[in-house]
Amino acid sequence: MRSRPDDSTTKARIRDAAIALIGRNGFAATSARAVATEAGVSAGLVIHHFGSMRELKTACDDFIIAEVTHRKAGMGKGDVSAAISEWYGDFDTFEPWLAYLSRLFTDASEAGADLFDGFVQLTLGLLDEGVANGSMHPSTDDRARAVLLVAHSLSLLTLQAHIARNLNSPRLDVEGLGRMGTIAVELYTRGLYSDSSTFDAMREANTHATRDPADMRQHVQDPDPPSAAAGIHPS
Amino acid sequence: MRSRPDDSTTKARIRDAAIALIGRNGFAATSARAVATEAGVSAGLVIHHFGSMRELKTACDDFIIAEVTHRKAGMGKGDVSAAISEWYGDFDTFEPWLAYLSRLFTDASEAGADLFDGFVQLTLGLLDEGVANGSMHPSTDDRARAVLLVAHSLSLLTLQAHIARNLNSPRLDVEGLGRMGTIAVELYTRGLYSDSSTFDAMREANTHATRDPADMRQHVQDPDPPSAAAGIHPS
DNA sequence: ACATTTACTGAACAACTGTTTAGTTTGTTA
DNA sequence: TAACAAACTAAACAGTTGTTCAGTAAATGT
Repeated sequence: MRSRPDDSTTKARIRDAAIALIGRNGFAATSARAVATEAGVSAGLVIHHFGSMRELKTACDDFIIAEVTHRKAGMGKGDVSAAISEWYGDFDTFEPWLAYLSRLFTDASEAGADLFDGFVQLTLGLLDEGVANGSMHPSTDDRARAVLLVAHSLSLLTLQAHIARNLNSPRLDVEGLGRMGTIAVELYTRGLYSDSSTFDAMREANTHATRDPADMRQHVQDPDPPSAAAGIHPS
Repeated sequence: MRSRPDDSTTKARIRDAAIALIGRNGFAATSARAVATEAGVSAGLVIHHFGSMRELKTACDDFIIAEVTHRKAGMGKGDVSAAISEWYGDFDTFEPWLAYLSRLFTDASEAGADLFDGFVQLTLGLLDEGVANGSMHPSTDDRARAVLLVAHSLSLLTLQAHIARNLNSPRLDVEGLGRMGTIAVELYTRGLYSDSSTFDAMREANTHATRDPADMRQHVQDPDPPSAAAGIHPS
């Protein structure tokens, strides 16, 4: 909603065209001429404004990172839900960036790595706080849990196309995100397994033989076969 | 471990080179000449054997899909844990394909879509079974839960680089996967939240206003701010 | 032994790539 | 109005792309 002063300049139009095309097809498949056509200018002007294609890419990265972290600035202390609902309210603004954001984590960039690590740090803090005030369960591996939660959250981004398709929606919109968020909170509240047999077996197997996971077979198989699948599943 | 008869043929060597390069750099950034050099042949031979670069890509897709679904064939009925431990045992075989597999879901391909949808169908069945025999909790949205679990699992693939880095490992190896799998089962067993206030608030907000999620602010904010963040978080 | 297919190479092709450059338009300042 | 800088275009550049093609080497069947 909030429009910045330079949103109407030609340079900004070129940057937005690049974000759209890179998000749709990836950086390697995005040519300077394609960006120029999308922005309604000549190919030379793209280089005139940004120097090179790589610099255009980093300009896009910087812009996206700045926009995303700006909306997340309020999260520093307590007011998380407000930041999230603001996020939801501004969904129309964010939507064209979702594909680009996904590629940020997927096409190995320094910007994506920094953002991911920042999320992990933030989550570590939230978990600490939650455990301290009793609203969250403690964990046997704090760091791994934080990494897992961030990866889980970002999977809505990197797998958005598949999720949307399985929700019978042409694209992952605010409704689909709400549906997935609700079911995630349900999962994080009630859990999936009704007893701890799977967890106990896996823990024993892992402490038993860290280097030879084949041992897991003897421990995991009996108690609850289908459960084990949903835990590790396809990867 | 099981080596197929044509693994040593030149055509197979070209295919493997393509899988490695596409996995590392993406399809758009992988040239016929690069594949040829990696395989130790001429560029012309690549096209001679596969017809075109697109056909080489689909040949790689088909090969990977066949290999992955082959190892998962035993999952049809009950013997899930055996399939998983076989998966772990053959990790050295799978490892060079992890990057390619990730791109399969990330770079919008029909093969990746089919695989994802297959996982969702499989998970739906496992969840049904688990709920029926009492080993898993029922859900308010069966389909969304299945989709979420598949997305969560595949996030270990699409975000493998970031996960490995945050686990202080150069790449996501069998040890890191085991660590993430353990913490996932822990999360799915004990849950994250120690009470249902976050879940209740989110449910009420969503049934209240499906089309206008801005309403969520009033409902979600008070009970447990940090909790809400971990549920939806960055996306 | 010969004939025929197959595997394979190296050079050539048109099309496309990022970038440069010369020149034109446009806006600003004096 | 004159002068200057910035925005912008069109053409040209060297290099890379996927693919074709003519020709050679090797394998295969007879």
